[in-house]
Amino acid sequence: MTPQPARRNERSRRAILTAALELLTETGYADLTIEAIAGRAGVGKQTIYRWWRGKGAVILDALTEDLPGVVALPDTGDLRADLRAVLRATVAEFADPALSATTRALTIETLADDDLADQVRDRLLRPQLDAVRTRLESGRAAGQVRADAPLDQVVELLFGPVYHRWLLRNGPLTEVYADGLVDLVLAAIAPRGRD
Amino acid sequence: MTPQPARRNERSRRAILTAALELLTETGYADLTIEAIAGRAGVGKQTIYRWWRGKGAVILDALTEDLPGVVALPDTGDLRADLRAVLRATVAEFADPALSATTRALTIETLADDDLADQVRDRLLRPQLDAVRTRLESGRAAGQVRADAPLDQVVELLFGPVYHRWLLRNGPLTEVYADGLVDLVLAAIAPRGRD
DNA sequence: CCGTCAAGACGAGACGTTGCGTCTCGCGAT
DNA sequence: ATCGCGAGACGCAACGTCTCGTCTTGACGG
Repeated sequence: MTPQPARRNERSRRAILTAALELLTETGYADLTIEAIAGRAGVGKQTIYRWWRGKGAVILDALTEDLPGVVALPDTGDLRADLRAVLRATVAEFADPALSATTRALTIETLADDDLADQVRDRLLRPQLDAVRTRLESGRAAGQVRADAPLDQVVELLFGPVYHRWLLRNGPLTEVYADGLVDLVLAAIAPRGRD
Repeated sequence: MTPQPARRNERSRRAILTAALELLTETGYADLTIEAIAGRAGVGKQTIYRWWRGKGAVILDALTEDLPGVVALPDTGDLRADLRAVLRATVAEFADPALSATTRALTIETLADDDLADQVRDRLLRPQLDAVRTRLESGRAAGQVRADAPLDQVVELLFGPVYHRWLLRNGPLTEVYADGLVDLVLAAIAPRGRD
């Protein structure tokens, strides 16, 4: 009944994941069907349904496997510079048509499938958010962040507006924007009376 | 070829909009089809296709017509209290299952249709964002907001994290959360050396 | 070791189902 | 007389399940 992972064909698995990403960037989400993925990968439909719950799960696996995933987060001691680096990278990711297409597809699937939403959050987003949170903690230890700042909310304060602007197409996603956002957030959590 | 709005049947129009909202809250987005809407509304499919481009356009019209739309924004002179009121209302909207279902559906359609995305932004979101921006300007005039604060970004700083948390299911959407968010943002834009 | 053999994953694609978007009817209202 | 209307038939596309025959793999016996 349930398939045995030991007997899984690695070649087919890879072909399916890359076919999904290729189709997504070439023809967009509207034309991304299971049958198209199977055709491009040279694979039977059943082979996809045997190992994945649907398009969304395939995309998620493809992303976690083929892409860097977490934007690397440096700790140079300069909190502002480090946050600018990560925000600039995030903004660039959303501005890039190819990456944006996969994000868009995954977001749609996520909105229609609660289980998938949990997996995307835990496997794709949480690591990134936690990394930033860790950097903020180190900044707090260095006295660059107010001691009582709610760091989880601060992380959302950094990324939330980027998602918001991307989702609503409410303005350009540029480095200038990213830098300004970091400045605003740092002002919110600066120690008393400092900038 | 193009239909004549003058001869449009108002009864059918209303039936379609309410049917769409009812189905959305009763059975969810996955089961929301044009045929289901037509059936529930007692209307031919062609009557829907004659006046709307698809599901998304119907939902948008239903929302702009049937719902309060813009959360009223008071100006009591107390900026913190006013922002808390509007953020609490927004958070409550996203936490409500029925309203959240329509927002989810519209977001999905929006991600797959650029024209619809522009309309949703301009007709549904912009008025709300502009209202908050206006309130911030009045607060700035009253000396409660730093003079050089980029108000458009500040508005996104308020709403972005709410969307982010809703989209990622990254935590509870409560009044406590809304209040904390307002405090953080106010700290970011407070005049020099004040809280 | 190595040959045999059953289990099961594989590519291919047929199948019934569903919803799509278009169309063609009379009907009725303007 | 025009044209939007309810109703629903139509062909199409993709769904998810299924059934083939083939190929791979791992276990067992000589």
